[in-house]
Amino acid sequence: MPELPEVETVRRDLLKHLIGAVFQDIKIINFKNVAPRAAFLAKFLQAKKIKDISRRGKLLIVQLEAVKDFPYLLFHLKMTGQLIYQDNKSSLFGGHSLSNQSFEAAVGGSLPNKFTRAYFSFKQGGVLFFNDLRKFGYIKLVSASQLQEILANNYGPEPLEKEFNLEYLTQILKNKTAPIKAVILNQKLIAGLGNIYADEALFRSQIKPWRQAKSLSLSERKKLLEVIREVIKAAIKARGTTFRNFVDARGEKGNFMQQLQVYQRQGQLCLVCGDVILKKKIAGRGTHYCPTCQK
DNA sequence: CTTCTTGTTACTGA
DNA sequence: ATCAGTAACAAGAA
Repeated sequence: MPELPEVETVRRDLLKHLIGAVFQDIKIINFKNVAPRAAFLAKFLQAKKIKDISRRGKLLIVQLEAVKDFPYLLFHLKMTGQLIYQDNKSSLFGGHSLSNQSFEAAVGGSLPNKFTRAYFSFKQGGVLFFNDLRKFGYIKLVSASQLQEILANNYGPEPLEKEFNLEYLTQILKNKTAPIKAVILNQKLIAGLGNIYADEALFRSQIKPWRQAKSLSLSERKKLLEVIREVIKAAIKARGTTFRNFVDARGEKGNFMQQLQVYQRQGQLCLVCGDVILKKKIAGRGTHYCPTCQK
């Protein structure tokens, strides 16, 4: 699933191609989560230039140049979204025979495919495809004040920035009876962790995911803070995790799968103690853990 | 056929 | 009012 490291990987890829790029044609296909209406969005974007691409948590923010009313184009990939950029030289529009192809097989195939919900061509040449099997993702054009409101109301500090420190972590865990996993998954408290990195961080800090947040000791909070930063950094370095269908903006898989210690390793042996990794549902999510290492 | 998958939000109940 | 837990969303895999 696209979490912070995956969205950051896509952002860095897109930056290389799209700064200064000018939108030409925009097509929205069988996709409801577009605001304002698809027809308006398509027309509005024509001839607009991309000034910058930033990120907050799992939200990708494309800033348009010299636009007063709606200067920000937001992309959220949710569970199965992909943003893939292809330049002129790649074989485009060869996907018409893919209607019966499975999604797994479609990863890396020609575009657009049956899961392409929108695409944007640029004056320079090149096309950006938004693919999304489950259609949970969204595209939203917003004003500066709307963006401020979205960020202020829904996104806590970035794990790699200094606002995410021991004092802050202590404060958000204080008095909370919810499981620690639920707290670190809450985007309003920490922006960017999802199921993969939450499980990995709790394993690496040797904390059972269902422990009440307020029960963490000072040394556990220190450790958790440190490993969240470590695992996010390492995952960005590895260009993210492809468990099912995440791909970067080049259409390629991430490499962090090889460094996963508990996620999707249920039934296999713990790399630290040799006990069997287990899986159960915590905070409504499949949760992987070592019954021996995590206290 | 049922069950599972997950990011986020809406809802429910305490 | 606040918090915690869960259903819903979509669509495919097992």
